[in-house]
Amino acid sequence: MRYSKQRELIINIIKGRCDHPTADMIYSSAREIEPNISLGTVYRNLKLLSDEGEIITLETVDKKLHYDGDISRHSHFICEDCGKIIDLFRPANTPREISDLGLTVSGEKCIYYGKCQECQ
Amino acid sequence: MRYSKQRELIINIIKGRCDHPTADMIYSSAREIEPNISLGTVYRNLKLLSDEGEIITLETVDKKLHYDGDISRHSHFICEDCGKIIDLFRPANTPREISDLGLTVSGEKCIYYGKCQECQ
DNA sequence: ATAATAATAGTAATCATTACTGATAACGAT
DNA sequence: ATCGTTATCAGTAATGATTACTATTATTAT
Repeated sequence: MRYSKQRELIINIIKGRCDHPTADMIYSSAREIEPNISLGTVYRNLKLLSDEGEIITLETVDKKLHYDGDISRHSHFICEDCGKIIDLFRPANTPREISDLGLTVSGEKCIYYGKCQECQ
Repeated sequence: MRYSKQRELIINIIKGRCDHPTADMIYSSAREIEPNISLGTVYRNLKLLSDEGEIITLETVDKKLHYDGDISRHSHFICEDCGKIIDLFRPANTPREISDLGLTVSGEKCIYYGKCQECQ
């Protein structure tokens, strides 16, 4: 993978913030520094970085992909009303522990990724 | 909520199979029994049933929503290559336990849903 | 410096999902 | 049982996030 100014900018943006922005939000931030950067470039690099394991993608309920620059092992809480995404850093997140953070939990989805027996 | 023949058909289809079909797959099955059923009707009812908690939606990597008629507490494994979705019914699913099923785990995403402090 | 070719900007295309509209069907009230 | 209200429907159009395409530019090995 060659160096590119645009990709470095995108990495810096996503690693430098604590929320979980969409491609569009990252595009907005990028344009403040590199006004000619293209939305396609943002999407392509986010996909690339995600494939390389440098960032994490979150498929949420708003039909947009959200990106997380923090690849340390942690879970997420998504508010069904406002869509806010909250990091959960404790090693084991039981519904009880999350309730203690002032959050009301109504459901959870845990998905593991990898290769099935046939595809290995 | 009023009774409707179409909705009952959709419920029966999704509850009667063990995989995790997309709206399109459910539409195909439905048309075999009710040839005039509309794709919009399928989408509307799937959303409705999901909101009511009668079925579960899975935001996967193929940009399509998948539906699960089994709302008992369980996790899922998604193959990064073929996209297959496998149910994981054991009470605690550690990467180790999943490996024992012949699956290679490369990552996991755990998302909790509910209401944040501001939205309660 | 040059050649080879990733990567980009800008734009067009894709396609899952949602919105819309006039017709139909469920169901409580009469 | 019929009527009126309105949820639901079939069919189609619109939406919008993401991807694909193309001519140009930038990186890097030689």
